[in-house]
Parts: sequence; C-alpha cells; structure tokens
Amino acid sequence: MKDSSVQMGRVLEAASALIVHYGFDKTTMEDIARKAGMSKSALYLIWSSKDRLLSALLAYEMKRLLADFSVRLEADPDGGQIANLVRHSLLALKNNPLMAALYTRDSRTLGDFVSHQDVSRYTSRIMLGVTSTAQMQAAGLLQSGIRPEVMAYVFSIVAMGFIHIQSIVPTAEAPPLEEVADAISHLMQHGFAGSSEHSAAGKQAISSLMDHAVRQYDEELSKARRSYEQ
Amino acid sequence: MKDSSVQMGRVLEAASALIVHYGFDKTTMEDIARKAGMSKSALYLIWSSKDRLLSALLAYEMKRLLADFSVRLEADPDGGQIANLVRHSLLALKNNPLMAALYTRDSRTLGDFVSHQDVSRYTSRIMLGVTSTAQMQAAGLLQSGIRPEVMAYVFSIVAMGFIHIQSIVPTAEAPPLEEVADAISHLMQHGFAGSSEHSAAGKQAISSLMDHAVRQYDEELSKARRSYEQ
DNA sequence: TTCTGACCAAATTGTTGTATTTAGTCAGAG
DNA sequence: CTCTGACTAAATACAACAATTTGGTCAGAA
Repeated sequence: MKDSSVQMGRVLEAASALIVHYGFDKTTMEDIARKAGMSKSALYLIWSSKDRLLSALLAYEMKRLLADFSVRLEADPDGGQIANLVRHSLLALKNNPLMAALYTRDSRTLGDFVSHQDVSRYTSRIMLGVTSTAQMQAAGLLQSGIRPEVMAYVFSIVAMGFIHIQSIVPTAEAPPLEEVADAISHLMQHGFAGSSEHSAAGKQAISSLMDHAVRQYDEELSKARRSYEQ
Repeated sequence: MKDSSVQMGRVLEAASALIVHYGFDKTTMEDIARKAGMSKSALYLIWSSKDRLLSALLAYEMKRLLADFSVRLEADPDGGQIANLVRHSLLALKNNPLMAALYTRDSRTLGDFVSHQDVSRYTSRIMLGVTSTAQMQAAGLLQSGIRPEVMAYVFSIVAMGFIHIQSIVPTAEAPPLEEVADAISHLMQHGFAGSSEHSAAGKQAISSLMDHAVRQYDEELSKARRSYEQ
C-alpha cells in the first residue's frame, strides 16, 4: 500500500512535467512510464485508462496547490487577512502550471479534457468561493456592502487576469512578481477588507475549508484508481 | 473624399459584424462586399489586401472604443476619479467584441494576425498605460506608494480577467455586469485612489491623452489605404 | 504477486491527387 | 472617374489510402 502510493507519486510527477511541457495529447503513456522508470503496463495496473490517470493527476496537483497555499498561510502571522489570503493563493497558483492551465481552460496542455469534463469542482475552489466569501464577510474580515457572489466573482477576475496576462506581456517586461502580488494585496486590503483585525478567525475558516477540500481530492485520487471497486 | 469615407465606414461596419461572428479566416472579401452593398473589386480600390483592411478595421474599432469611452467619461461628473475611469473603460471594452478579441489574442476571430503582427500598439492603450498612471499619481488622483509600472500592470490584469472570465463563467451564472463594475470601481477607489478630490485634472489628462490616441489611429486608418503614397 | 515485453486494434498522421474557394487583377461598362 | 463582372493563380478543403503511433490487453518472466 505504501509502496504503491510512493510509486504513484513518481508517475504523477513525471506525468505532470511532461504534460506541462508537451501537452496532454502529445504525451504518451510510454513517455510517462519511461520517465517514471517503469513499463507502460505498470501504469495500467494502477489506472484503467489515460483519462483516469489525468483525473488522478489533477486531484494530485490540486492537493499540492492546497498544500503549498497552506504552508504559505501558516508561515504568515497575518495569513487570515484577505490581502494575504489573496497574495498566497495567487503565488501558489502561479507556481502550479497545470492548475493554471486548468484555470485558463488551456486545451493545448490539457487536451479535450477541459471541454468534455466538468472542471468546476477544481476551478470553483481556487481563490475564495462564494460561500467562503460570505463566511469571511460574516466574520468581519471582508466588507458586507458587496454581495458575496459579486465579491467572489471579482476575486476570480483578478486570479484569471493574473494568470492570463502572462500570455500577453512577456515575463521579461513584466514587473517583479512579488511587487505585483504586493500591489494586489494592497488593493484588496484597502478595497475589500472589513474592519475586524482578528484575522485568526479567517485563518481558521480557511484552514478547515482546506482540510475538507484535501479530503475530497484524496477521495478523487483513490476513485480514479483501478483498485477502487465501484 | 467625403463619399469615399462614408462608404469606407459602411465596409468596416460590415467587416466588423462578419468577423466577430464568423472569424477573420472564414469571412471572405466577397462576403464583406456583399454586406456593404458593393462589389469585391471596390474594396480593392480602397485597400490593397485583406490584411490592410483588417489593419484599418482595428484602427477604426479602436477609435470607436475610445469614442465610446469618451462619451461615458464626459457624461460622468466624477469621470476623472480612477474608480470611474476604470469602470468606463471596462464597460467600453466589453462593448467592443473585436477589441476584446484583440486583447485576448483570440485567434479564432482574428486569424493569424494576432501572432504575426505586433499588436502592442493597440493593447498598450486599453485602460491606463504606464505614463498616464504616472501622470495621475503626480496629480494626486492615484496613490504614489506603488510604482506606476506595477499599478498599470495591475490595471491590465483586471481588464484581462474581466474579459477572459466570460469564457469560463457562463454569462447566465455571472452577477449583473453593472454590479461587477461597481465592485471593481469600489475596489479601485479605496485601494488605489489618491487623496485629491480634484478629479477634473484627471479627466483633463485622460481627455488629451485620448485626443492624441485618436489622431494616431486616424493616421493608421489612412496609412492602410491604397491612396496613401509612401 | 509484481511487473514486463510482445502484441493488437484503433486512432492519428502523412501522402497524393482532385475539387472548390478565395485573394487579388484588369479590361471595360456606365 | 467610379465601379463591376469575368478571370486567374494560389490557397484551401476534401477524399482515399498507406504508414506510423499509441492506448490498451495479456501471457508469462522474475
């Protein structure tokens, strides 16, 4: 059990690197197997198809993204402030090209998967969703004058733009990432933050939300496996 | 001269509608001519190639976008406030599908043009550029704590996200446009606006900037024409 | 049990030749 | 002088077929 899961990790790491570079369609099962140091058949012992492997990969990467976010959040004393919540989620997203591709429906990297499958269960969770926005409004960490649906939508817009801008403005010409993140943080803090200073509540809310999410992706990860009997 | 310019307008209107609907590649010169009520040959009396027509069209639409923006700005007593500047430019951009396509490098609508040509002269002007941001900082309408390059970049991010989000979230599920624009305005006003209440200065600065831009696109419009001898 | 190499059917890609469309020209009508 | 319809060369779309790749299976090696 432990063995198979560590080897599963190796495979998904390999798949991730290849797919980010060559795209899903141009990446073959053979390629993935070779890079992971095993045979193609071994992959089929774990997942019954290439699509299943992709499902698993997305859940895996989503977990990585959440973990990354989590680490940044914990390390930040003011992590519960909306400004830092936004900052950390943007930086975490930026660090995960596969999730970024999912978020932008990049069909070059993700193939037809993005159009055929329902990906909202991934994309709805990046940055703040409607319910968590409402929660943070209730806790006084976000202003209440704007409907949570609208506020969450604006968060999505910013995340969207943050990822997409890189295809327009060459990274060499763009300002340093940290500075941009600071500016967006500043914008959020002064534009959307509530009056409450008690950011621990926000940190706590986000933390428990993420625990729930991680469990969900764990389940998805095992559901994708062949050993999972439906 | 006057005749030819009004007919040029008819052609570009026709071209715009067709290209937005079918895309540049699938729109033929014949289609455009028929819709404009003239023969294909007549188009070639004005522009020497389909690409030249597209260049003219983009300049034309850019002028329309600026005019639209201008009208909104003039009608708004607080048009010089950054919040409203952002609001009006977003709404104007949203109302111009061709410019939006250019901004998102949508190759379905714009064909290979977007990749081959340099389109920065269009995209750099939507929302606030670096120099105008700096000007508005100097006038006290924007905060000075953030470098103008970074601030302008954040403006681009928001515009980018605003346009791109529509390809992810179906318009039916999205909050009302006006409400979103309000929220973004609010965000900008409290996050980036300076202390100066004297928004007339901002309005003036933007106004003159746009006059300059319009002249530039006018020139581009005539440069694209056959009658322009180089 | 755990994994692999050989294997197959299906999909993808490459090719060649033909049919159609379309950007661009031009002599001449109005 | 303004415009058009007929024309052409080039690009594109299509069809049929061969060559190759690749997702997925399975008997058997380790």
